[in-house]
Amino acid sequence: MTHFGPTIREIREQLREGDRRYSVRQVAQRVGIEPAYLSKIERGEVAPPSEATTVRLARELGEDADVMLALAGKISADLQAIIRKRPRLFADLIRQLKEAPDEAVLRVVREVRDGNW
Amino acid sequence: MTHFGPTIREIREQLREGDRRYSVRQVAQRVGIEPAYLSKIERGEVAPPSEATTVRLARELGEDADVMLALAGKISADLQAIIRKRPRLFADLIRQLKEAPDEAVLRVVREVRDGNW
DNA sequence: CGTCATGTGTCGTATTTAGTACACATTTGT
DNA sequence: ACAAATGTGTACTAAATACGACACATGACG
Repeated sequence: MTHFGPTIREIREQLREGDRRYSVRQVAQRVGIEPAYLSKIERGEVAPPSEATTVRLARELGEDADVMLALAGKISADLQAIIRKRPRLFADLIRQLKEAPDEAVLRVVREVRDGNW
Repeated sequence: MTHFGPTIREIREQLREGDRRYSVRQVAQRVGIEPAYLSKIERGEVAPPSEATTVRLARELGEDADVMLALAGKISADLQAIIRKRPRLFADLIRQLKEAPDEAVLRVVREVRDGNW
C-alpha cells in the first residue's frame, strides 16, 4: 500500500550499521523466506508478505507488529476476530473515534484498562 | 466461517413469505450476481462473497452490513482504514475491550459520541 | 588475489478468491 | 395443460496471493 518495503529496508540498514548479521540474506534466513523474496519486498517489487511473515519480520527487526501490519495494509487476525464477535458495537466505536484526537482515544484506553466496569 | 449462507437463506425466505420478489433469481439479479452463485452461497457450497457483494446483499435484505460482513468473516474496509491510520492506539483499545461486557463498550461509545474531548 | 557473501533478475507454481455460463429438472401460476 | 419462473448441478476461468529455485554480477576482506 504505502512504503512498507522501503521502511523495512531503512530499518534493516540501520540495524546493519552496528551488526552485519542484518544483511538481506541473513535476515531472510532467520525469518524463513528466500533472500530474493525479501529483496523484492524491500524494493516494493512485490506486495507485502502474508500476515505471518510480516509478524516474523517485525519481530526480527524489533518493530511493533501492528504497525508493520498496518504499513502492509493489513490488520492482525486476532483484532479482526475480536471485532467480528460484536460487529455493531465495535463498528460504532471505531467510527466514532475516527476523528477523535489521539489524546481522547488514549484516555478511553486508560479508562478501560483501569477497569471502570 | 460460521453459517453465513444459511442465515442469508433464512432471511430471504422470511421476506419471501410476504413478497415473492425475494426468490433466489430475483434477489441475485438485483444484487448483480448469478442465481446459481447465490444458491451456492446460501447452501454454503462456496465461501461468502466479496465485501462489495456482501454489502449489496445485506442492503437488499435489509440487514446490517457490518453484521453480515462479520458472518462472512470479514471487516468493512473503511473500519480497517481507520485502524490502520493509528494501529497502536486502536490495537490497544480493541484488545483492552476484548473481555469487557457490552455495557462497558456502549458506555465508551456514548461517552465519545457526547464529545468529551 | 581469490573466495566468500551479498543483492537481485528471471522464471515458475500452488492456492485462494470471486465469480460466470449454461443446462436441466421441477414447481408454480393461469 | 402449458408457459414461465424457480433452484441447482456441472464446468470453467481470470486475477490475485504468496511464495521458491536458481543463476549471476558485484563487492568486501583476509
